Parts: sequence; structure tokens; C-alpha cells
Amino acid sequence: MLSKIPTNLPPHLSLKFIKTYINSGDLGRARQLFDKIPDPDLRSWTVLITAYTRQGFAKEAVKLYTHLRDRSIQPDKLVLLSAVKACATSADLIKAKEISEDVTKFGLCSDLLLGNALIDMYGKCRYIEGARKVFEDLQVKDVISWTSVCSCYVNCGLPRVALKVFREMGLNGVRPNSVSLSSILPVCSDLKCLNSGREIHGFVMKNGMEENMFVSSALVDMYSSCLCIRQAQLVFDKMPQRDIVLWNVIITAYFANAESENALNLFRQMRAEGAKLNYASWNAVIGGCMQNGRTQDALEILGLMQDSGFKPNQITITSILPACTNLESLRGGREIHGYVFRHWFLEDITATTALVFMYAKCGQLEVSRRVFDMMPRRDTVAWNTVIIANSMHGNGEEALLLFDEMVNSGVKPNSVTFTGVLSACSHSRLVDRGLSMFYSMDRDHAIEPDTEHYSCMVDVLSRAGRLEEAYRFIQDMPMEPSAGAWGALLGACRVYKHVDLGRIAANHLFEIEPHNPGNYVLLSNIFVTAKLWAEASETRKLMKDKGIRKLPGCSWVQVRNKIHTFVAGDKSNDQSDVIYRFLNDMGEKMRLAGYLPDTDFVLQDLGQEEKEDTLCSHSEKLAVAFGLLNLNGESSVRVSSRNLAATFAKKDLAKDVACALRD
DNA sequence: GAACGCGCTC
Repeated sequence: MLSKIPTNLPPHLSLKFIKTYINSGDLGRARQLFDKIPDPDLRSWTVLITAYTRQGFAKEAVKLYTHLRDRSIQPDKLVLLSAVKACATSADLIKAKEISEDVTKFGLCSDLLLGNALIDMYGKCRYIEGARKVFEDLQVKDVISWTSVCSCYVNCGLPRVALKVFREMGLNGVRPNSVSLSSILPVCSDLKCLNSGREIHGFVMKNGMEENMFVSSALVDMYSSCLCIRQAQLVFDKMPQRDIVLWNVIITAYFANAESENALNLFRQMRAEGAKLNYASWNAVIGGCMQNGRTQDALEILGLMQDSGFKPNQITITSILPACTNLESLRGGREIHGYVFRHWFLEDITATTALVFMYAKCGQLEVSRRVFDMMPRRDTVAWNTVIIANSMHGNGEEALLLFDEMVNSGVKPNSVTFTGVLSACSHSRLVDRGLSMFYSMDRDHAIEPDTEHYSCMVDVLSRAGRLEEAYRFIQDMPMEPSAGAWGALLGACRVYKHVDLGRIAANHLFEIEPHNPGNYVLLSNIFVTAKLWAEASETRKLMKDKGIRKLPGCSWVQVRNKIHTFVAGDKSNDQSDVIYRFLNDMGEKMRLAGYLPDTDFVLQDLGQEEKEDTLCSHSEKLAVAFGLLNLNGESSVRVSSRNLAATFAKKDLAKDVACALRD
């Protein structure tokens, strides 16, 4: 029994006791003994610092080193190594610099082991200059020095430099080992650089390293990222043994390549072979199902996961939450919110962000905002989500205020942020703000606008009726204009009745996406409005000849527990009579108030009265009327629309998700 | 006494 902590031991014995306590997992007792030694030797310091780092208390380890220095004890190489490692783990750049100074101060800056550890430390602190300096100053560099400096560039988001350094290493006659290879292969994955990946695969085979678990799982991941799933499978098949990571990687690879059937088969095979699944396995397969639209499978596997004794964690919840991002899911979504709350997952920035997004998508902007406001910390994605939420709901001014708040709080915007901000500007007709935002991207935030941003700007100008400007904007784009850009212009040409530009935009769209029915319908409608009947029917004919059909629009509204669906001109609802009478009354009241319906929006060649009728039977209008008539103000009316085919698949999945989660 | 591979949100 290790009951009483001994005192007054000679140094070698106290070290022995400290080690015994650490090995038995009692770090606290080791510390108590250490604190009782009046003058601990350097070995004791080293052992304790290392133990703290290994057991996940790197900050405490760094503190311990600070105590040592406060006592003006001169560190040796071993203590410094342990401190450098602690600092690397806690990624504390300020302490990192202090320790680095100590290394120099005590004349150890040309030591290879310490130098390598310092490079790794700076890499983990994302301080390239520091790592580079240590690397340059090393008289002798080995494979670890080179690998560490490569990893540093990878960590700091400079994959191309990492690849360059990796090649330099070879040119300097240093042969990469398995660690170097599994560090550099993810770079090929990120850059989708199949050529470099293949080259490295060749090196692996020539040097007989293909059975290394780290190397082969990195190879599988590389081939998967480069969309060569067959190559990935070949690497996997050649492995005589498969550890859990290799299984996870190959399953993720199939999901990422949209082959979910094969992924699920491998998942079954993995379980049949008795592989010991970990959290990554369960989350990979649940996330993979969700990414591939297999919500039902995801739910089933969520059940299996819990049967196997794994409690869904933040990542599981985050993956499954998108099942709840539709209007009819609000109830189930709330239950999941409860689960997230009960399990302290609100501390998790990713899970909470998914929750913020879910509420916004369910039409609950206020709740979404309250959840966001309660977040203890917010990263770029969290800010992006709340900005996009406001943009979706047409709160352009609020989205811009949030953007300022984001920048002021020191969180860096990225390209998604600007997509959100610019689309907010377009929905709220904030043209000047949109333009100034767009020009500030490159100038103030070093973000180069991509196709999506240009399309947003075309939308900003188009919706404001500045069609010629929008067209010039498209012509000045540095890249090939996307369907989004031309589509924004075409839509606005319909609203502002601009035939010439409409024709130009549509012709580009027919090239880019020849099978999108919307473009043909829009152009035909533009012709109808301009009374260019011949061209209108020609467009319709073009569409028909290509075998393209427009799917009917559809809207639905939830009243208490039931979802009611409407298509345009729908008379199938029990209350259809009441709905149409209500809409007619409203129409009459509007006319009296001086509002005349814009019948230009009806494409058929009908009489004025019939045209007004057609406008009244729009599917969204029917759904809103039904909601107003049946909800009696007891809650807000939330209507959502999609094309009919997508609607058949809708279902309150959130409830299923909530049911599947067991406390 | 040093270095490496798998899971989540916009």
C-alpha cells in the first residue's frame, strides 16, 4: 500500500518513489512527495514534467519548469527537452520563446535532439520564423529535423512550401522515413495533387514500406482525396493486417467518393471481422451516411452505436443535427437541443454552431440568436452561421452589424463570411454597402473574391435594378462566370423586364446548365411579358425538344402537429373553399386600399380576371392563408417551399433523431 | 530523452 508519503529520503530514493507513483497512475502523490523534497535533483524535475505532459496536463508541466527557473536552478539538456515537449503540447508561444532562450543561454543551441524538439515546438505554436531559424542554425540536420520543419509548414497552412522542403530533403541526401511520408501525404490529399502522391507511393514500394500502418492509411486517404477510390482499395487490400484507423480511413474514403453502399458493406465487414470500433469509426459512418443523404441508415447506426456502449458525443450530434434543419422538424430539434444542453455539449463550439444553424433553418431566428449569444467562445464558422442566418431571413442590416462585431472581436472573416455578407446585401438591397464590402475583401482582409462572391455582387446590382452595371460586372470577372452570376442577372431581367440582357444571360445558362428547366421558363416569361409570343413559344419548344420538364412548386405549413401541403391551384384540401374565399376577400381589400396585382407575372395568355385568379392560387399563398385561418395567432405562420419531388421525401426526421438518443 | 495516420458545424 502506498499510504504515507515518505519524507527525508535521499535524492535517488525520492526519484524512485516519484517514478513508482507515476507508474501507478498517481500523479498527485508524486507531486506531493516532490514538493516535500527541499532540493529536488534535475532528474526528479524532468520525470515529473514529462509525466504531466503525457497525462494531458501540459500547462502544469510548463508551470513546473517556470518554478525551476524561478529558483535559479540551471537546467540541463534533459529538463529542457521535457520543457520543450510540454510547451509544444500546450502550444504556448510566449513560454516557447523563453525556453528557447534558455537553450541558447546554456549553450545547447547546436544540440540535434534539442534542436529537433524546438522545431517541433515552434511548429505546434505555428511560429514558422522560429522553427526556420532553429533549423538553419543546426550544424547537423537529420531526417527528424527535416520532417519536423515540413510538419511545421503543414501546421501553418503552407502545404506547398512543405512539399518543396520535402523535395529539398531528398536533394540533400536525407532519406524520408515512414514518419516523413505520413506527414507529407496529407499535403497531397489537401492539394489533391495526385502526381506527387503517386510519386511518394512509388518511393514507398521501392523501399518496402507499404506495410506500415501509418503510411498505408495516409496513402488510402490521399487516393480518396484525389477521387481514385479504386487505387485506395488496392492499397487497403494489400495490407496483411488492418488496424482500426485503416478501416476508418477506407470507409470514410468510400463515403467521400459518394459510394455509400460500398462504405456500408465495408462497415459490416469490419464488424464481422471483430475490429474494435472506436468513436471515430461510429462518427465516420454516421457522418458519412448523413453526407450521402442516408438519414435513415444514420439513425439505425446511431442506435447500434449506443447498443455497443458508446454515448453519442459532440461530433455524433453535430453530424446528425442536419437531419433537423427543415421547418417541420422544430419539435424534434428542440428535444435535441435539450440533449445537447443536458450533456454539456453547449461548451462545444461546433455542436452549438450546428444548433444555431438548425434553429435558423427552422424559421426560429430569435431562438437561433439566443443560442449564439450564449456561446462562451465564437470562431469564424460560428460568426458565419449567425450572419448567414440573418441573411436568409432578410435582415441585411443586422447581418452587417454582426460582421462589424465579428471583426471588432478579433475573429478573422474568411471567404464564406463574405458570401454571407454579400448575399445579405443583395436580399436587403444594400447596394453601396455591398460594393464597399466587395472591394474591402482583398484590400482589408487579404481574401481574393471567388466565383461565388462575384455572383453575389451580380445579384446585389441586379436586384437593385442596375442591370447594365451587373452585366459589365460579369464581363469584367477574372474567371469564367458561373451559372450563379448569369442566373442572378436573368432573374432580375424578368423582374425589370429587360429582354436583351435576358436573352444574353439565358443563352449563357443554356450552355452551362442545359438541363435546368428554370432558365427556359424564365426566358419564356420574359418574352411573354414583352408580348414576343413567337420567341416565347420557341423557348418552350426548345425546352420540350430537350425533354426537360419543370417540376411543380409546392409549399407546406405546420398547424399544431400536422403538416399541410399545397401545390399551385390546389383544391384538394378540406378547407379549400374557405381558403379561396379568404384570398378573394383579401384581394378585394387590397384593391380598395389601392394595390393592383402585377399580372405581368402570369405567363398564360388569359383574361385579366383569370390572371388575378392564377396569382391567388400560388402554392405559398395557399399555405399562408391556411396557416392564418387555422393558427388563430397562437404561433407564427411558418411556410416552406420546395419542388414537389423533394417534398415526397420530407418527414419529421428530427423526432426520429430525438427518439434515437438515449440518455 | 525527439517526429506520424481516422470523426463534426457555415
